[in-house]
Amino acid sequence: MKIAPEKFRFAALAVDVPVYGLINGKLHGLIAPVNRPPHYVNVEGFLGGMVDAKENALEAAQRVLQEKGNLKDVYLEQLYTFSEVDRDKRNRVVSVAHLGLVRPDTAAAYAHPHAHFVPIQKLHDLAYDHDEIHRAALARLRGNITHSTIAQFLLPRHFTLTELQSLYEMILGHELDKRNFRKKILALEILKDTGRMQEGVRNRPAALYTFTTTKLQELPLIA
Amino acid sequence: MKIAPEKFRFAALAVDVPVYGLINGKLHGLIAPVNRPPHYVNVEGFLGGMVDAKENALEAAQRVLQEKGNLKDVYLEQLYTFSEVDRDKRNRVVSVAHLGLVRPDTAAAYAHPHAHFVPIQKLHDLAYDHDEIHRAALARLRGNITHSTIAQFLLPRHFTLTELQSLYEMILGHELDKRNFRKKILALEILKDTGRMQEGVRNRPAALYTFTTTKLQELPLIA
DNA sequence: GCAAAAGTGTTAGGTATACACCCATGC
DNA sequence: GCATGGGTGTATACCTAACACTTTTGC
Repeated sequence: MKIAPEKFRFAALAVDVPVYGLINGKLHGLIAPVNRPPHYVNVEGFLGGMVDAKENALEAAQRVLQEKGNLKDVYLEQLYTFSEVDRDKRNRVVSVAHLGLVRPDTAAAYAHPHAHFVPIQKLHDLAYDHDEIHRAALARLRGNITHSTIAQFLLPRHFTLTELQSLYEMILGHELDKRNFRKKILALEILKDTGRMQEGVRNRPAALYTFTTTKLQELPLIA
Repeated sequence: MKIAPEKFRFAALAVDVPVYGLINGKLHGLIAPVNRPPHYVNVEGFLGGMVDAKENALEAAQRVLQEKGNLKDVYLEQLYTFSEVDRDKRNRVVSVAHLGLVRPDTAAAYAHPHAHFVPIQKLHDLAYDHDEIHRAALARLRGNITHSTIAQFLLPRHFTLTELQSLYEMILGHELDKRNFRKKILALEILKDTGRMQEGVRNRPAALYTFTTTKLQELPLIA
């Protein structure tokens, strides 16, 4: 395979990866300083980078997270391709954005000199078109959480039903009824009781659950 | 804005556009011969082409349909970006696939020397990764038809409830109850009775309906 | 009058919602 | 013993699904 003729290769192909994770029970997004004078200084953005000649977009996203964020085992799915001519004021760069989700242990262990997790409400005025990417990512998350087991990629391996419900509430943006939520989610048989209990809490310890599957699973409809 | 450094511009950026339309009440996809020796000869594929330096992917898709299919006023939405390294055996080409839908009048008027509409069941063994694009497009259509008014882009301006139901059945792949379907779809208030009737049919003429909106509208859930 | 598709309601079962109190633990 | 969050059931309203016959037209 050879490269395409010059006249078709005006654009650089990139990936941008909005990564979200729970920190102290709140949704955060991972951003890092962007420094590309003269257009982008004193500004932050999601992790991103160029796609290599020998990898597809998903592989590029994995590599970028590894290289620029020291992150492994991140759940990734393709989100949307941003191709506005001037989305990067320096050059024509087309970006295949991927949604990334990390579990709290990964997120907490994450200590990069530059990149850091910021509460999603504070993610604005980002570099390039990353505000738009952020909106698209949250919309995707909202759509997925009611139709799949995507929550499993944001929660620790063992979690309480209250933690799960709280995640749903944060993503959906409204409160849910505790009894109804439990009835519905348990009826789906996607969770199993580990038999273990919370420890070291100063109230009645909650039962710890885990997802029965490690893969993303489509669901009829929750919440 | 200048172009990116050479080392990042190894890939060509393309669009591929699976276009679907109703012909004689059946779903068809639009394909044309592909002739790119030595890898792609005697094979067909969806319309596609390169993205220009001064347009975004959606604009490229519109232009490609205009130039290669003489098609205007096609409903388009971004589908998925296909970036496998060897998806095009000649060169590295990354393609932003877009789903296209045309109304029967547009589809019927369409008479290109090469491109032609083929029943969706017969769309296989296409060039490049177009079989995969076809599957992704149908899956998207299936997901959208129950959550939006996307059916409006496949039907004539005036249509009968039976035609609408039949479209739902073809896309969902199973039959629906006539009375229940009518109740639900009318309750959504997305249709209005035009007051006109079918003419020239040799059975009781059906009432003609039209969508109240010309834009895509999200719905709670149909069928 | 016959063939073909249009149009129309009711019932039963299941699902969604609203709602409040007792329980186990740490301090 | 008190503060904190965990855990549980019922009654009602709503929605879904199943189902068959009469009507209008062209020929």
